[in-house]
Amino acid sequence: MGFVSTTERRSPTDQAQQARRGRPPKGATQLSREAILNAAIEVIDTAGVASITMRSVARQLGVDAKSLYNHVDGKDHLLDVVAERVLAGMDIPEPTGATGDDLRAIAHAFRARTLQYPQAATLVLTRQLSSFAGLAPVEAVLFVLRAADFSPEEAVHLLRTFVATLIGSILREVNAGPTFGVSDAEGIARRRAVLEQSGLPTVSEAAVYLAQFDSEAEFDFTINLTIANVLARLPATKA
Amino acid sequence: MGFVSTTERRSPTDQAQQARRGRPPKGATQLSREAILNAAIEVIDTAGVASITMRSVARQLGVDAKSLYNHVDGKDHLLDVVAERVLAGMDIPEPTGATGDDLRAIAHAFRARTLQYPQAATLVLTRQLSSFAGLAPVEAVLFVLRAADFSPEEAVHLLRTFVATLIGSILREVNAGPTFGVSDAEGIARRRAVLEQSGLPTVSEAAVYLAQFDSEAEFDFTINLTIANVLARLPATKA
DNA sequence: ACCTGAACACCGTTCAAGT
DNA sequence: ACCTGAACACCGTTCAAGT
Repeated sequence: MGFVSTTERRSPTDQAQQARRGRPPKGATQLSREAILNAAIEVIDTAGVASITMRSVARQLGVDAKSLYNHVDGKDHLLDVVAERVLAGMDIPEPTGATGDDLRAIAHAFRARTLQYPQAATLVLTRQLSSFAGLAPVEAVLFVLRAADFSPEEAVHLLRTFVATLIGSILREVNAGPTFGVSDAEGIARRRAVLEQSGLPTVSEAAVYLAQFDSEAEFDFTINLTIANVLARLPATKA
Repeated sequence: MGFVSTTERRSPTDQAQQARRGRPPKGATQLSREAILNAAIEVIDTAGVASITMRSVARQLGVDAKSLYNHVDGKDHLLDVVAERVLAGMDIPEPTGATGDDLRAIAHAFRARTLQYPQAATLVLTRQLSSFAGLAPVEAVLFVLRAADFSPEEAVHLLRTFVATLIGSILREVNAGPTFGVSDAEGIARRRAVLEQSGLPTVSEAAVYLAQFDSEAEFDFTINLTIANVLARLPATKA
């Protein structure tokens, strides 16, 4: 059905594309983990995470799928590395000492980075990445909380709440795209009608608000609420 | 490599398993959407969501994979229906009028249901299910918030925060399993050592708390914090 | 050191042919 | 009405053979 013929999906450089065996002639684009990662992100970004396969990534590079195994440990590992790479690209804001502002800044930096490749967001938010890349934001949040005089133990609890809220919010934001149809008036109206006729009294009463979704505003609302919570628990020393 | 031979994975009833063509003889287990759903959930629960394929579900039923297409619209649709089914099985607690308690009860009911099939949890929490099943918990939360005199608009915002927190929490809980190694002392110690040597000052300071994860307690903490937030915003009429 | 051919055991899905 | 055979275009991955 709707698939792309193999022959017309060749590498960007358009050279050394003849099927060959053994080491490439000379200046052919050398395969590397770096190149593979970029190709994978490219595929995800243009065709969605579902269409990432060893073969599609290889095609992007004008190379055979099996060659990738010389540089990554398999598909699962590749996806892990992609997630790490995206997360590692996040730039952590400098703390200013104002607890609320600092947490807000981290939240927005995190969101900005994960939404930079919306198609990859689910990957980044869902995979359990135990590497260093995943720890940098954790360190940032903990630092701010410790600076606010929370005990390490409470800081960890608050961190977990903070992260859960962050992930839940962004995940929905990413998934809501398809369902909420961006924000065109017609889509909202249609959705509103469905909700109104759901037969659920409170849902239909609130249909007009449920039908629309301003992701930016919604994110701010949730994050601010969570931060207000944190501030309310500030130890006496700082409050 | 590690796969199960086709011939020894036969249906529970163990009858009418010979390859045949056309309508089954007489009392053979009739295929139905119901049966397919149960088989799918069974596969997910025993082998994980990754191993659900049209063929594995069919094998569970002692039937050809293509036969499933007479009852479901394809794999994606099947997964949607599974998610809906799981969510639909949630029993919504009766509201008592105490806002905080009622929200807490809904949160726990939601968690209990999604964790009933831990392997399916990601599916339920991640898929965008626009059906009726997804709306029942929404109605429940909105009802409680409206009963507390929040405006429909604010109720929707609070609902979204609530759900994001819920989903983020449970998702992590489900994913943390593999990483945190349940809670055996040795796994915790190893993880703690890694965190301590991370080179990130605040992370290593809090390593002992980061290394362990009591999911029940953590969930309660987060949910209580979120609910405290809601209560703090109660309109004057109720506060 | 790094690439590919051949090969294997899978996938989802369509469609016509069977009962 | 509902099932399967044949078929198609895919998958991930191993391993030996090539340069």
